[in-house]
Amino acid sequence: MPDPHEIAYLVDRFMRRISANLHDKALSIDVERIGPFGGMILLTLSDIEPVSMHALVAQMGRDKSQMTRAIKSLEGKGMVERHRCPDDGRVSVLHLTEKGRAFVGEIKEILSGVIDEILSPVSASERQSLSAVLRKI
Amino acid sequence: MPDPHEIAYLVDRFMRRISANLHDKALSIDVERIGPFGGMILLTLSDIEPVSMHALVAQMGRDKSQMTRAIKSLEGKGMVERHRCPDDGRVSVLHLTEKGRAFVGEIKEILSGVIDEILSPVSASERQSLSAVLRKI
DNA sequence: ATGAATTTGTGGACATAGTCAACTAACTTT
DNA sequence: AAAGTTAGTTGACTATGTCCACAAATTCAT
Repeated sequence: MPDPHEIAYLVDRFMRRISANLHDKALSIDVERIGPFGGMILLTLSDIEPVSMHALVAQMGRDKSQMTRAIKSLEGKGMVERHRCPDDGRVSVLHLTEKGRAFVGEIKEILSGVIDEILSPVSASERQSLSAVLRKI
Repeated sequence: MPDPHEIAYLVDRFMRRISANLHDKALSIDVERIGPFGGMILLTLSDIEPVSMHALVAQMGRDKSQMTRAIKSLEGKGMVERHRCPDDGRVSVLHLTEKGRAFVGEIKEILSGVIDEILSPVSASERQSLSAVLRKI
């Protein structure tokens, strides 16, 4: 029976290792200016765009005001566009620009490398079960 | 073959769920004033104390300057004590106070509850394999 | 149909966390 | 004992996260 606190600890370290390695390897592209949070947003957008702020916030489990600012920044960098929804004047619909899409491609490649490296001591079937378990949660 | 970006994403959500639930349930004790990072430090200390700053930093994978400040704060709150090492005048040896130890007990209890809740859709054997995989990494 | 609630997004103010570089003091090496 | 190394501290800064109040658009209840 695994110590529950150990699981939190291990997950935390896993996450930190990903961002540290990502940080190192991503000096080439400008993950610097986008930042890890911005990168996560772009990755998420590439899955679920077009999407409203609200839905994106729900999906990512962050604060809405935080998202407002992050999107504003990404918009300023030409990664994301925002359009008013014709059906509902309150909602902004977000989607990636071409530049954003290209950038996501680069992120994904680097991220794959990093994760593969971290998961290298883990067999393919274990990876399967890892993501299966995480997906259940 | 799981999408590597999906794994990062799932791990991120898992971590965020832990801290969100922890935040809600821990208003009773003063996790507020300690903060999640402070809590992690205390948990880690309870495993490996007595320990030097340096070793703690290595263990937790954080920046040393960050640790200096965090420990200073925990010391001010009476959770941690610091002693000069007699063998080496540079190192401070850290250990929990009684208060710190009691607090760790409370954190652990709440954390167990939160993690058990999050892992409730996961069978015991899957939990085993989850932490086994994470431990390999 | 209209006043009351709700939903969507914004902005301010602040707290916490993480990064980077310079620096001191204490050791080690040779 | 001079040069290098290691442990820890400090300053300055950026990024993230949280809380609260708010404006505008929409829905709900009569």
